[in-house]
Amino acid sequence: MKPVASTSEQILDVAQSLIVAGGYNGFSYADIADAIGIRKASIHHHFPTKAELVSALVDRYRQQTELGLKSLQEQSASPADQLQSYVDFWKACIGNASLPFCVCAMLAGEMPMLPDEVASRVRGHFHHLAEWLTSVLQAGAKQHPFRLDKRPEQEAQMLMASVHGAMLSARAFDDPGLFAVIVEPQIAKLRPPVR
Amino acid sequence: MKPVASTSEQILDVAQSLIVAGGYNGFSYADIADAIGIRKASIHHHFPTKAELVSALVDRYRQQTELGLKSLQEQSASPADQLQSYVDFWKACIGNASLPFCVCAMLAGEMPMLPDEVASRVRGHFHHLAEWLTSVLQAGAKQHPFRLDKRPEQEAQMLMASVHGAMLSARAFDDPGLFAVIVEPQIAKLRPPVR
DNA sequence: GAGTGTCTACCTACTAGTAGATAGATAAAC
DNA sequence: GTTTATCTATCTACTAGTAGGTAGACACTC
Repeated sequence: MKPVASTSEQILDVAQSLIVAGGYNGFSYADIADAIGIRKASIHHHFPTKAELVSALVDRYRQQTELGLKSLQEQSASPADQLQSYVDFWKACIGNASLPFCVCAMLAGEMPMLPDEVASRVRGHFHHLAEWLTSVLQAGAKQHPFRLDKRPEQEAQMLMASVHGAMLSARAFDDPGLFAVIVEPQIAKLRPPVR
Repeated sequence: MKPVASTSEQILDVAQSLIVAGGYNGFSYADIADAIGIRKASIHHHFPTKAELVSALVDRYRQQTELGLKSLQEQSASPADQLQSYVDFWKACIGNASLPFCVCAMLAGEMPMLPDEVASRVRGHFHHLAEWLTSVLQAGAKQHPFRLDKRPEQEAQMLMASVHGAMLSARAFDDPGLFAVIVEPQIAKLRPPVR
């Protein structure tokens, strides 16, 4: 029922799935062209250079992410539920292989050789995600559910690393369930110990 | 004073640093040839195909790693010290940029498009590292220093993910110190809470 | 003289990117 | 209301450069 995606959206869709699989150098204009049945030149019409294509892709990804995280907060669930929903999102993505790796985590690994315009956008995503997690942890500590050992900024960094590391392990061991096995106890540890 | 490295060792050295920077598709035979001042064809003499080159590279990396981890255990330090030494190794690598990312973690991100012979070796490294961490945690729990919330296998997976995620964050934020900020509290949490 | 290592010279396939043409839609000009 | 102009999206055909890989010659060593 949803309207047919425009060509440029299709290009970004395919490019995204190819990047998730193999990173910046893991795909070519020819791969995209073949996948959606157009010519390479048509892709250059929409995105003159590869750096521009990937920049647009990261921009779109960040916009979707920021919208999603904001709406999670505005659904007025508790901080604990917000965190759980974030984790559940990735659990689902990895489980059904729809988006089995964060685009920006993938690109972050290749940081040293990314075009500047792409690298700065990826860095921006990491900053935003860290801030979102910090604010959720802060809210959770102020109310009841969380007890933080460290400053919320630091706990947020630890959580983020755990999520990205868990994605990597799920991929390395070829075991989607491993993601939850790693991340769930990590957020459980934020709750005050049962005495 | 150490003997000049053989050509094939030099090739692996350069290839390793290029993989760490940009992954499997992030380097070419020409890059290696330029870096050590020989021709592409000479590299093919030592490593006929790229898949063989990277396979040899991962084999060498795994051998070094397994030797290093074993010697850590045999230096008869306490499990807590063994774990700390492991973390300190990466802290130093990232700090002085000598090896600012685990070769296998880098390649694991590209798993879906790696040649099978490479992918299976990378998976092997993850299995071995998980086993080593498990055995250290197990020893630490049997003696005094660690109190584990979960089964040692699971705690080992959590720790490994944290380390790899921390490498990624250090790179994404361009902040080598971030690695320790993330990992240190994670191993501190393994010690029994002060009561 | 059999290996070993390196070279020059080459190959085919693919890379990102460009040039120029075409077809259809839109809209203003007369 | 037809003409003229512009825009958008696509195409075919091409470029220069790079990818991984090969063939064969030359030397040096054991």
